[in-house]
Amino acid sequence: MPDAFWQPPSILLAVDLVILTLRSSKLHVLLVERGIEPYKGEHALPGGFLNNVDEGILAAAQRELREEANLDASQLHLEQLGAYGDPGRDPRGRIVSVAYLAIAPGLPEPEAGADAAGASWKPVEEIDSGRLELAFDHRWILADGIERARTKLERSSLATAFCNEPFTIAELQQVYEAVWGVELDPRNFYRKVQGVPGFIIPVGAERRTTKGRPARLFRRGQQTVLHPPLSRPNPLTTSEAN
Amino acid sequence: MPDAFWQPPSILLAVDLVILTLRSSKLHVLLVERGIEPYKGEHALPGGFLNNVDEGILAAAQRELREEANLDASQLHLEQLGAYGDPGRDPRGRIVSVAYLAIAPGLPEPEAGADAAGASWKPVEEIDSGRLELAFDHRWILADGIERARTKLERSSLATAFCNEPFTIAELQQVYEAVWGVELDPRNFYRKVQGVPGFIIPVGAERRTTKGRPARLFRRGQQTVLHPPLSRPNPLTTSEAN
DNA sequence: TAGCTTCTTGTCACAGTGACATGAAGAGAT
DNA sequence: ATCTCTTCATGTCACTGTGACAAGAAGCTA
Repeated sequence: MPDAFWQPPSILLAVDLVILTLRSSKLHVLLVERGIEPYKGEHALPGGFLNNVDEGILAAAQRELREEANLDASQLHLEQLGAYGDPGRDPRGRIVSVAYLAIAPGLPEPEAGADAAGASWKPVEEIDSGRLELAFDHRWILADGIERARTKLERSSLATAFCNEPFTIAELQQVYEAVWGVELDPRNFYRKVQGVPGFIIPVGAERRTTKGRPARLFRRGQQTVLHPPLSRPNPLTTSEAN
Repeated sequence: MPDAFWQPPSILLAVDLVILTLRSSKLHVLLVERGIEPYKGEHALPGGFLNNVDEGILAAAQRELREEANLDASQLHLEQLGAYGDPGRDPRGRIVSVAYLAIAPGLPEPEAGADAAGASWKPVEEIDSGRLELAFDHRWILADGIERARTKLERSSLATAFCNEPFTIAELQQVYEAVWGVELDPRNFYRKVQGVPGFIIPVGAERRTTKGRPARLFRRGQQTVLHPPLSRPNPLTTSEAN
């Protein structure tokens, strides 16, 4: 019960980034090795505190993206996942973190930024199989980020953000397969993707060298909402929600 | 660039609640009249600061739900919308607010809680038509909450949370119509709702008095994920996303 | 009993989908 | 050249889910 003498507690605000990309047909997340306590030496999501009291939260996320991952935030999809603020999530005290999701196209090895002791792409499979542990509650933040990406792939054109332009339909299919963790029929995928108006648009009849028949090249269309949606294959009968 | 002497800024953390319900077939939101500056006398979402540094964010939301709306949080759907922390959103200083969405079945007039000068249900239409202004950035928080509710209605059984049990299919339809802001064909709605296994289950052949033929009564099923989903009628061709 | 209201059950055409066959266009081997 | 292998591209078919209706069923009121 607040009274005249009561003052709200002040806390520290941080941002954490879930940066996903595709490397050799597998979903990877950018992790840094912590250079300071707590959790020194362990893997964690890139992130950090607000620089000063006037810095916006999104601005802080964009700054960390640049500092820790050498990525240009202006080009990337950046979306808030939510606030993570359980008491005790950080041994240093009450720290609330706002997490953001970013999607990056395939990139060369990350260069460690200023702060990060070492940055590297890790397959997400290693984390949620439990083989690789993350600092703080980052495992759950990552899980939420992946889940968000999964559902967004259905109704938004987010998948193209994983691809460098121009891309082939097969490459786009690999994005869906990697993120969803399923196999898709190339023929049905081809039909559906082409059927969504404004999703991908063919760039003049170009082609690229592989083994078999050359593939047509596409670039992102202007449409960001997919209709009809690309529905994820039935993950059996879940009864989970919320 | 943080150095050895740099200290992260500390901020104040608040929670805000978007509590939606249905009253006379229209979507309403619970608002309080602010008793103190800033924005004294204006309407705002219920909410407040963390009580102490050890209080969880969700716990704070549940406490405010009880204090300001006299609602029992344990019965309600409560879901985080996200963090709102633009510098300047609160003239008192840097305050970051974590917003939650709650859905309540039709209720009698709200009783003003301890803190709130006055609490009342307002039609959401009055806010997003601009006729009623809200304090802080609460207009946008509300808009996000409504949008979240809209999309969740498609794939989750959230709609039943608006209904007192037992309910009729027509009542459930009114929920969808009010939240989506559309009219639905009762016959198709009937077929679809019944076709989702575990969504609603008939409570013994009871009935209720209205004008025409008595309606069968139902209660919530155990299934929280709707398959197939109840898809929202085409809102024309939007090209918005994110 | 007729008329009105609301709930319930059908019907029909069509879009979207999964499963699968088949054709087209290149590279490499013989 | 021709064959084979690979990958890309197009087509077919049955089935589900959907929107747009018609028509029947069960109560109330006059």
